[in-house]
Amino acid sequence: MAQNNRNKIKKAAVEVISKKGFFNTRMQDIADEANLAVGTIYNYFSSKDEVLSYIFKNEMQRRMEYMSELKKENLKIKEFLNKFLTRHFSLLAKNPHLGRVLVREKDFSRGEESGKIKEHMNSMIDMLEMIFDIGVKREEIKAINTHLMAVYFFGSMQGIIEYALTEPEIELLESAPDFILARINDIFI
Amino acid sequence: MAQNNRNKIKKAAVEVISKKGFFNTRMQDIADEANLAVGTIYNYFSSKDEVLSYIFKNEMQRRMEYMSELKKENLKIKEFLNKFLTRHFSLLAKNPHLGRVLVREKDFSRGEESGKIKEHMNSMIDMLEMIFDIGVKREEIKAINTHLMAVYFFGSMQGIIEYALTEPEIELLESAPDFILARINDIFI
Amino acid sequence: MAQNNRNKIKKAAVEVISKKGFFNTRMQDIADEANLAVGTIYNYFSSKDEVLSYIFKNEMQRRMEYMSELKKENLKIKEFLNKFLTRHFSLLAKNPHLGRVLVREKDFSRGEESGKIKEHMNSMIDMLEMIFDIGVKREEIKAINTHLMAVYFFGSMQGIIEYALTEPEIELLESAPDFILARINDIFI
Amino acid sequence: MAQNNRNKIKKAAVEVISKKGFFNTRMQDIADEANLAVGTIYNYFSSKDEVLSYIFKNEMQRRMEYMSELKKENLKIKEFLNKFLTRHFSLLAKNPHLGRVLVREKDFSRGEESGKIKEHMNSMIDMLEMIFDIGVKREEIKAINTHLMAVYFFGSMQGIIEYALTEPEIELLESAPDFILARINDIFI
DNA sequence: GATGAATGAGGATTCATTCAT
DNA sequence: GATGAATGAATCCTCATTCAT
Repeated sequence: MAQNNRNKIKKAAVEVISKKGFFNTRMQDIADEANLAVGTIYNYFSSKDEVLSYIFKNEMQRRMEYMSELKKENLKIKEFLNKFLTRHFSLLAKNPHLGRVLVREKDFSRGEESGKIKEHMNSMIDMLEMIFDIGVKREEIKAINTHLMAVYFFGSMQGIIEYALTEPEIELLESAPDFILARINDIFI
Repeated sequence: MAQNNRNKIKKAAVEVISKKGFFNTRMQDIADEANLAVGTIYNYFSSKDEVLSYIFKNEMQRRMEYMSELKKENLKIKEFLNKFLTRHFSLLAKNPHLGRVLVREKDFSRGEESGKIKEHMNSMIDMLEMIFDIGVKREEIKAINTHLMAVYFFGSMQGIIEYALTEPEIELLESAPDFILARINDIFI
Repeated sequence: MAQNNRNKIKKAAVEVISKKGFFNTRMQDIADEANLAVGTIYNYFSSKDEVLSYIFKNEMQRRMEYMSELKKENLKIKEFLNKFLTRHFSLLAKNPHLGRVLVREKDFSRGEESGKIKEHMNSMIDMLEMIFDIGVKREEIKAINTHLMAVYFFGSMQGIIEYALTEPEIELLESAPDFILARINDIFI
Repeated sequence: MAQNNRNKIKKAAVEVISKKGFFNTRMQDIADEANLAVGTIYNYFSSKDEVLSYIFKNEMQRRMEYMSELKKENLKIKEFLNKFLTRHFSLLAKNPHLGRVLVREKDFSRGEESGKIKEHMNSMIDMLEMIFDIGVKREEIKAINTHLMAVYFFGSMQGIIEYALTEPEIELLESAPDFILARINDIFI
């Protein structure tokens, strides 16, 4: 129930933050969008910053969970990345508001919550690095710098998403997974 | 002389915005850093937004100019990209404050000036696309989607810069150019 | 039963108001201390102000009743004052929280209830004045300004209590009755 | 000049706080009374609490300075107290707003500034204690508990002021000095 | 051209009170 | 009678911008 309300607020927040940016969004805007009183938001979140932080936490967790599940399937790394990219991009194509928030508002920079967002993002990069490491160990992937590879891979994803959703040129999201995989094809043995 | 003062202010702004983020930076902070009075800034910039916008305009212009010069040298595309990447990353390694601002503050989103920043960034992507197009025409590059390629290329650059400067792991910037080029080696004929 | 709950709430209110001051105490704080829900408080009190008002009303009434009883004993005025002071100070020494509230929160000033508190306090001053008047009539006390005397007497009591409980130097409360009586010894014939 | 503005704000604050109480006074009220913008107050005070704290600091300092001067005159203690009381009460009779604030708002209780106010008040009690100590040493005063005496003396002053200004019965302030001195006449040798 | 005090609109947050369960 | 989630008015404080000196 409480979880329910948190998600209702999260959804409203994504909607308005996507349009106006985090700093230009007032708590009143979020409340209006959620059909709630401002005070009610504070029954579920301790601050405006925490609302944003929760969006990242929640979404990154979903992706981490999906990756964890994929890992259990013991796929080839290439297949793993393909599935992950396809899903990630198609989710964002369906929910561009969310995508815009995830790529543009990670740096709102202030106090604690800002650091948490960075951690959520980095945990995805760490996960990717781990995947590449597995690939190297399994001799599916050449002996590259997997740390830099993860940063590079994540950066190219984010870059395409940002451009696609901001211009917007949403159809880019469809061709993106294949394109990205083709680009890194050289690392596979 | 006026140009001189604009740059003095720009430099101060980069310094403080890098540390606190644009929205958490007050005009007073910039004035303090520049050893000027707040009022003085308004003799050179019409608003806080314009200060940020100018940072992007100025820096993107320098890069565009550098690319224009490179173009005259009639290099192979691969060499062109190599030179550009090397210079861009080494400049940012020397001025990490600037780098942080360029990758993190592009989306402050409000009114006119926000749009201008997007344009400055996109003009770089357009330039890259043009370079890839030339490569295709010259048959140095395969017949790929050059638009997506430019977005991808730019995104991966930004991703590495952001990570490298934010963590920070500045040494990543050194290996980045070679790494990026190796990754896209497949597009060259 | 209802009276029971009112006193439970009163006790909790005294506890928290003593520590944080009336304006910094939230109804939630009182509810927590009383192990009740906020809503429940409103079944017994019409407002936050009324809670405070009740504390004064209740405590002042007790003291008035004690004085009324003492009056029936037909003691010498000096003895009367001695008994009253001893009791008042010893009660507060045992319940410093209450003392702090009684001396510090009388002036929260707003609307009706504020006026009521003033009345409760003044009724004690009036009672004291009446006592002094009786003393004068009985020729136990010189012909002084009994009104000013009552104000003076009450003020010195409050001053010592406030200092003793706030510093705190609770042991002051023990020597206070004798000290006060010694000070006004001159008024007795 | 800055000092000037601080005092302008102080005066306005005394006026409105006297009428509505500190917690019911908004910064806007003070600004209106001072014919200034709210923001301007914050150029001179860091917070609402500091405004109140300054009132106490400033007024207590004046009284301390007056007492220091009196001390140089090397008067008999009785004469000293007489002069001090007369001046203090007459100042408050002329500026009842100030008096009301000084006796009623000392306990607003929050964080740092609250503690400072207590210190300002206690410094006056300490000064009085020192005076009584001198009296004892000079054998003008009997060997009483000078600490308790100072607390008692201060309390009775405050009590009369509060009653006189709150009722109001301002004429009480006129007879108060003589009355108080008569009451403590017994301590003089 | 430089200054920095004054301005006041704007927004996050709090909390007494209500009322459906 | 008890509960506690929902409400939204109220208020402190910030800070971009102006303008008289």
